[in-house]
Amino acid sequence: MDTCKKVLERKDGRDYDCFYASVFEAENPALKSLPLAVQQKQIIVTCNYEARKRGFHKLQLIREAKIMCPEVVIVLAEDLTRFRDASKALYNFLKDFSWNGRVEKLGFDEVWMDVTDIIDYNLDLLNGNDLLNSFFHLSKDDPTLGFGFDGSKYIGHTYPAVAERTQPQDSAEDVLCMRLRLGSHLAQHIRHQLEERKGYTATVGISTSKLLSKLVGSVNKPKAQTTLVPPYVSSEGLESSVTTFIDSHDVGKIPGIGFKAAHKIREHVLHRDPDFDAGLTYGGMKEKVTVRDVRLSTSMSAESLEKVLAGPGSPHGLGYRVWCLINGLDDSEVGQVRSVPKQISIEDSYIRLDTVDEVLKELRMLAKNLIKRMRLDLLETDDDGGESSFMNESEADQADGRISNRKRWLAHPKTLRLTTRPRPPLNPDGTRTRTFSRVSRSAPLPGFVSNLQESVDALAAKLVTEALVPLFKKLHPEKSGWNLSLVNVAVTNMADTASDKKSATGRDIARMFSRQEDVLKEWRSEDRDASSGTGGGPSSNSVELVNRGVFADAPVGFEDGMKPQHSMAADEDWGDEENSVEQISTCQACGSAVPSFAMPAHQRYHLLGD
DNA sequence: CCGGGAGGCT
DNA sequence: AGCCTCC
Repeated sequence: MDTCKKVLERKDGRDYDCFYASVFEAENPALKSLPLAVQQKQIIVTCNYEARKRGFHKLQLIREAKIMCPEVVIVLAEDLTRFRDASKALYNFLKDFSWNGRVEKLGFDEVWMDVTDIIDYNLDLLNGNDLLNSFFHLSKDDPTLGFGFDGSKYIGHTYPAVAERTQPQDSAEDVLCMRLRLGSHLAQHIRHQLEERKGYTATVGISTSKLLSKLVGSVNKPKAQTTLVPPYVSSEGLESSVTTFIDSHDVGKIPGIGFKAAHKIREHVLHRDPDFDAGLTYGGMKEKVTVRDVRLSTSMSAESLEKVLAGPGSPHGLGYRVWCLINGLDDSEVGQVRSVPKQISIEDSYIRLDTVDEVLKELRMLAKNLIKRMRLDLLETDDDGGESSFMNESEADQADGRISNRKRWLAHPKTLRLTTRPRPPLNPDGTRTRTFSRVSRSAPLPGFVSNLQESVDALAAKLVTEALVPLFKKLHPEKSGWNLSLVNVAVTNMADTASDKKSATGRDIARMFSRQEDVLKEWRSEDRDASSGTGGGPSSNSVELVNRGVFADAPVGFEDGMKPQHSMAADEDWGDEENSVEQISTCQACGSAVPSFAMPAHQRYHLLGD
């Protein structure tokens, strides 16, 4: 769970951390002291710190690596099963710390947690006269659950490393400081638990949004945490640390600004600004353009960015989004826990794949692994009212034939997709233009794949002949003349079965509500006055989402480990929480914003199912 | 723009 | 169906 970042970044390289290496080390601790590199095909996808000391970096060619350091241990990691399993276990571990279910994964090794509610609760209970002997409550129900901490200071690193101002400017900033301090202690606790219970170290960032928490997390890298400390707004004589921090990044390093967008922005900034243009050496090193450069470039606005980034298929409002990002603004919410993935895909890449026979063989292999994955990730075992659980790998493997009839599908994918990446033909001059463009065809997924009586092999064979081969013929009508560098088979368009809501299982929902008695009490008392009772959702006299954008809680991220979140709203938020604004709650189960008076009805809707 | 994913948008 | 983004 450790993120690592090498010192010398490839110009286009995004972070990839040593999660894969950590999984191998967890399985075999002897590897920890050795330089360990993880291989997929011809490249090192990641490596541990021992290897980094010797100059290794991620996405490095194997050849290069072996010459550099012949004694490096190289492990193959093209089958991602073990990493997926480890990722799931760690995610489930973190999830249990959450009260509101806002725990979002990005890739296998990054998680955001919105812990606004936990911070709020603890902020209330804090004794301002004895901060040094504070107690952090991890449960509303059991007041003994938690840990002691020194609430007078941050734990772990901060950005800036030394707070320039010890005295907060106003009461809002004072509260934000306290919330972030609480966040830092929660992060520390969870990191320690993670290491103690699961044997994984984590790197964490704590702030008020996904954007800032993720970025600040990478300031101190392995096995560490960093909190972005206030002021979050600038005032005379003092720039906000948000601005200072985000300004220092290369545009392309901002999450949400990818390869393409960064390129367009760079071109725009360098082109239009004569001062910059002067120093541009073409063919040399790529010009570094920082967020500050972009933010302060002439006539910078959301509208101008929208034009710069416009293109066929580009998302609407991208200019505004990017403008927000470079100003450190991100109001996106931490996603709700999801029990079922949106898609499952299996792929492999090839140096050469140009005959029908080889394709058939590969399709069978991919189809087989895909069906195994479906049984792993889409099947729930029902052990009579106990915890619901997913199958482990061996269970899914022995699914050949006699699976107990307690296994239920959580979802049925409706669509099957076959994707290939054709290798472009040689240019007249003998060179090959690199391309990464893929082509795909989809079809309804035949129902028989969810048959649990038949063996994976038999189902895979049938899937190939009845569905994948027709799709392949649509993609590549000729029997030869193509050469594929990649084949991907996916199931998508998950339709949940009656028993499941995608956000969580029915039992999980019941459990979540039962834990939230205080909150329910609040709703009930309001319910007496409101006319809701039985019927409607948020419809009738609805308070609508006024202010939502303004005071919506923004995440305090824990990069990698998790990200706690709380309100970063300028002023009106924590002042007097009771009366100042309309009460709109976020449903614990599905994440919808629901007026408080309608929450009991909404909750019933979940408990009763459809 | 390497590798095996996954998700969101148009 | 394709593109972009993230790891």
